Amino acid sequence: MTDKTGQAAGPRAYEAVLASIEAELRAGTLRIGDRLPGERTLSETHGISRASVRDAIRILDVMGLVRTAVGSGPNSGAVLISNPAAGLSSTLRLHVASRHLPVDDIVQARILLETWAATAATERAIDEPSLARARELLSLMDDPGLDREAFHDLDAQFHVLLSTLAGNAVVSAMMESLRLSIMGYVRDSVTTDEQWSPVVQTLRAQHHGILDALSARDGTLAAQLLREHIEWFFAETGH
Amino acid sequence: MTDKTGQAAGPRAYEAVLASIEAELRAGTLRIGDRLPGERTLSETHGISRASVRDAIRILDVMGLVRTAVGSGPNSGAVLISNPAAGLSSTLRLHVASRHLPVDDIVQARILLETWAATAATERAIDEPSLARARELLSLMDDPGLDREAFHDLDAQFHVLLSTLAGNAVVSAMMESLRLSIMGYVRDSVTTDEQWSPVVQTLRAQHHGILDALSARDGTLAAQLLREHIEWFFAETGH
DNA sequence: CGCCTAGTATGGTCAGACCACACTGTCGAG
DNA sequence: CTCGACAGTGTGGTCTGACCATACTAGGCG
Repeated sequence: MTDKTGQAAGPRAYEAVLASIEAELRAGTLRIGDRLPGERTLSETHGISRASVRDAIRILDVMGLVRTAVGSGPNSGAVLISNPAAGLSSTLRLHVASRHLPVDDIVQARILLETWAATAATERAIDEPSLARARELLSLMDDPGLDREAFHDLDAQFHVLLSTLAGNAVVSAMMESLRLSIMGYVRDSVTTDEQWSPVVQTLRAQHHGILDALSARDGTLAAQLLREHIEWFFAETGH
Repeated sequence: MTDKTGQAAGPRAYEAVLASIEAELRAGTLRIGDRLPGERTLSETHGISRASVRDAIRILDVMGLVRTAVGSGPNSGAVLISNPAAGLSSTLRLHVASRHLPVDDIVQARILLETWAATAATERAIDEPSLARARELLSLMDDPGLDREAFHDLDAQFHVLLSTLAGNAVVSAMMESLRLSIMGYVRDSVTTDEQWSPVVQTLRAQHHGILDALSARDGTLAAQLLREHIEWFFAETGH
């Protein structure tokens, strides 16, 4: 009727599998950690080819909902996991590449989410173990002998940990996915250790300041430092 | 040689296509609106089977980056589009179904994004055509004869439009995806028109209040009304 | 000139095969 | 009896080749 452009989008075979799995997830008969039936089994129960089943599994894979492994035994096959950030970030990254999601908007959104998380975290009960873990991460990052790869990894853990303190899984996932989606751009812009070395010094100091503010339950200050931290970093490496 | 958990994750064949397309997107040799080469062509140029190429195209499809159509001619094949919200929302929806992203967190995140957008919008130049369009949408929603489906559609357009006023594509996309990801839950909780009718009355009034505040450039008031609007709606239908 | 039909290129689906891998149970050596 | 080697089995990953429905294209026919 309305589709002059042929936007019909007929029912795809793999959608049956996706819908079935989503329904089982909602019903609770399928839970994180469970193994999905084998591809050959699913193809038979749904009356579609194995290729179509594989489409569905593959989609769940990139969404960060399953992890697949070959072989036999309990760890093989498609296992339900929960990694929303991975799925969201890959989608975001491609859209950023298409120039329809500006990097500046990503950074701005990330600032929004992280500063909110910092403020919200101070309005909740302090999670001491998490704070201790954060301090431990900063200590590890203070090691001068750390290579860039390891620093990035610890830095990611630090920021994710802070977001987690706010207790909102969606905000954490989105914040992490925003971070991952533009990580490639950061890598490309800073290529030499000579450029990198002074940056690390500043990052360390900023991290400590943010954590101190959070420990003192000063959400406003933590948010402000966080904003300056992120803005400074992208001003430094961004262009 | 390999680790015991088997988390090896060997290089997948389809990733070559994905990487190639992402690179072309970044380089600018591939743009929104362009057609991708045919699957048979891609399978030959990358030296992989058509099945693996299809995996990559399928992934781009669910990400909201391409639209595929059968047939021949300019409108057929895989065409690059930009629909980040579609890709993000499908991922979010599945993760919500898995119980690892609470609906409450989704709502909270949406409030955060929308209230920020409202505030940010008043700090920018007013986009009169958009405001006019928003008023038009509200007028259409005032029609008592409107069915629920149409109301939902207009409501979605209204909220997306407001987010757009802030000028941040990422925030808009995320806000819309959050909205889409939990639309199914709203539908399930409100089944009869008897329940729905009074709700619509309140929604209309709230919408007008929000738009009035925005028109008056009162970002704080708009944000507050928006928060109450969303919170009220999910308190009403949520449980 | 205009309508209709055969042709062609496209994605959608299927069937069947082979591979590498990882666990599992068995069997044999000690 | 213990324990290591090994064949067996089930898993996803990939490929090949085929057929279908569709939608545009070009040519033939009236």
